[in-house]
Amino acid sequence: MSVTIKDIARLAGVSHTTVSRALNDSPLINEKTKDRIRAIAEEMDYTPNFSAKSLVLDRSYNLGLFFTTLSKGTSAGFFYDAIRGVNSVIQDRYQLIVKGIDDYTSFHSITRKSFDGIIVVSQSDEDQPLIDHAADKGIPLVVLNRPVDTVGVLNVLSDEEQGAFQATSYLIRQGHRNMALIEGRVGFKSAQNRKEGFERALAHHGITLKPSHRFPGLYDLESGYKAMQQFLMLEDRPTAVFCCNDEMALGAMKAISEAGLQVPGDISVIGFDDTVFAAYVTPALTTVRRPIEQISKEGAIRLLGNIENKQYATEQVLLKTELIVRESVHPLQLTGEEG
Amino acid sequence: MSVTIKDIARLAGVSHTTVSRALNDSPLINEKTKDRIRAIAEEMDYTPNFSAKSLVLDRSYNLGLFFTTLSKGTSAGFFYDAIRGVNSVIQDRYQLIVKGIDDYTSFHSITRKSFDGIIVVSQSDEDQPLIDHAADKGIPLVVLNRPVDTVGVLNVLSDEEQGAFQATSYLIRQGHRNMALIEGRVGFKSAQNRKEGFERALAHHGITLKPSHRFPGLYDLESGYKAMQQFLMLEDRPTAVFCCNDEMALGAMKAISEAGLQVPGDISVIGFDDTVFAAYVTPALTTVRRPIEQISKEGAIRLLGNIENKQYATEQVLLKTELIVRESVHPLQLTGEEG
DNA sequence: ATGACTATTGTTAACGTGTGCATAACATGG
DNA sequence: CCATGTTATGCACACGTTAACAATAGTCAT
Repeated sequence: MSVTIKDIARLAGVSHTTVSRALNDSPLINEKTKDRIRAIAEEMDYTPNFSAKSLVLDRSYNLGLFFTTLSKGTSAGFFYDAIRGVNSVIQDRYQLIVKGIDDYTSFHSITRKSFDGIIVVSQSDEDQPLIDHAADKGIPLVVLNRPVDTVGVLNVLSDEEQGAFQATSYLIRQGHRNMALIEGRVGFKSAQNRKEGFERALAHHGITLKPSHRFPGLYDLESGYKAMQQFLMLEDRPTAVFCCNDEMALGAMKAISEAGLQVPGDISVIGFDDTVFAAYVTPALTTVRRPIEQISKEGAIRLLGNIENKQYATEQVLLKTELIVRESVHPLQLTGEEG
Repeated sequence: MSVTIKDIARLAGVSHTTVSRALNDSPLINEKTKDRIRAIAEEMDYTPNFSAKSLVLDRSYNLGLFFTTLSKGTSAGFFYDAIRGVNSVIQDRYQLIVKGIDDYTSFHSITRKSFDGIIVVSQSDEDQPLIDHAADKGIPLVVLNRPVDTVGVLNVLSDEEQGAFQATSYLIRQGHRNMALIEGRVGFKSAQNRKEGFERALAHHGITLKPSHRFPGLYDLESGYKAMQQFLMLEDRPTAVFCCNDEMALGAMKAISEAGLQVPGDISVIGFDDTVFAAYVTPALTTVRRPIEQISKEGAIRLLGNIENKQYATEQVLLKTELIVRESVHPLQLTGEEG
């Protein structure tokens, strides 16, 4: 079996208590004794048993990273960036446990004992029961990516409504009036925020959107493709399409080129997220950058602070989005009565 | 504090042993007693303390999912598919702990106590020390995506050499002779396998590749772009380019279109992986599909079997790749002396 | 009625670690 | 020389769970 502090104690001719203290660098122990014990531990290749530590210290050394779902509707880039961001912060102090919220049939097993803290990358209101559960159990908690007002819960996100507003305003400044909207997945908060930013920009300029010019997408390539096919059959075909993410924008561009039309010559396309491939499709996609990795880093840092200081600071951190202008939007020649 | 079996025992008027047995559905306990205890446990919202269980049962309920790196060189789609595949298998029996191997400064903390099993999604020979360490410690282990011959280690992967061979043969059948190769990241086994498949196909047809017609890529969009820029400056510009993954293929296509040339009219491009966006770029990318999600599922299933049956079956499972023909390869008019 | 057997429950120790309290050795000050 | 303080260590218990080994009561066959 594996080496324990008792084995070390026997070899060093001290009590296991002394070994425990020595290895935890307690000031109670003589420096020479510490060194001797450390040397023996090293030589015996001692590794602390984390189950035992957890039991007595009441800490699991686990951090939960929960996504709304691991199956559909989460884009790979988003997922990857989020994990990378968190991982870069926690180093080897914690184990990172990745879960899909929709994998749980019951939250019963989620307790203070099993998680020292939880990071919820929330895409939907439907995550609220989990968030409430965790908050209720008193587990330190940070919610990323979606605004939340549960008390005692940290919240880090980007201002997507504002980003969509900016992007749409840009389309309008380029002369577009007849626009279309490919929405995100129903129930996803981001879908709603982006839609609202889009609509606010239209309203701001007194433009109205016909029901025929909106389509409920699923955040995937295929739904963007299908949406665009619909738009292409309209009599008053839009001159510009706002897509609620880059994947759908790519799908839309595919439909346009298959119809023998050009982006942006015939139709302008704008995306959201600034996925890695956005700069490399042809034409390069104009889109809104959202600092996912930064959000998750920021969230992880604050969560760790919260866990270790035991001070529950509720605050919402709002990071800026940024419009990245590339080639997929074309200025429109205005036909006359323009103000 | 939280409810323990002793609390339940007190309320039920039995010993805590009886409660433990009842909740584990031991045949030793009277059915009526079991029901009564279960009811009380339910009502008190009892959750077992996993640290305590782990300590006495010598099982951590943790499964490690290790990637070569979480920083650079792992594509988002690959990462996402791998996690999804494993996650779909383990359900709620284990916690999935995601790690980058290059995050470790020492493997010291990786023991039988901390992981019931480990899945290594290995992209490089440099992972070997970790694999050896885990095998040495007797941790049930499965290595995905890279061939490995350590004894007692499960191994699931796809035959990438064969996939590359097929894809290249297809290019040759379409009449291409002047080809170029954008290689994968140095040190990544997949890069080597794909290159070898490519070279075998060339050798099979007596075609030689000039040094100027190969470029070491990094598996990312940018390196594909740069590689293609190099090729475009050559006097004997290739008519077809084999890219070791789809990202680099997309980068290459970008460079081609920026140079005012057409894919596949002027230059044919072929990729590898069949990433989600491959079908949606324009032109749609011809590529080799690799069943990543299936590989990870298969690996996870076998690993769980191994953990639970304690039978160490060493076997290598090789899954097939598949050539997906789309639009990015054009048949070449042959100029005469062809056999 | 006695011993053996079965069904059910309890007693006690164990897993590996950390900690409050006691203890011993030794120094310090008056 | 004694009271007090300081430093270094050990003892015993605790954390929540499982399991080997009693123990008890009831049943059955002889």
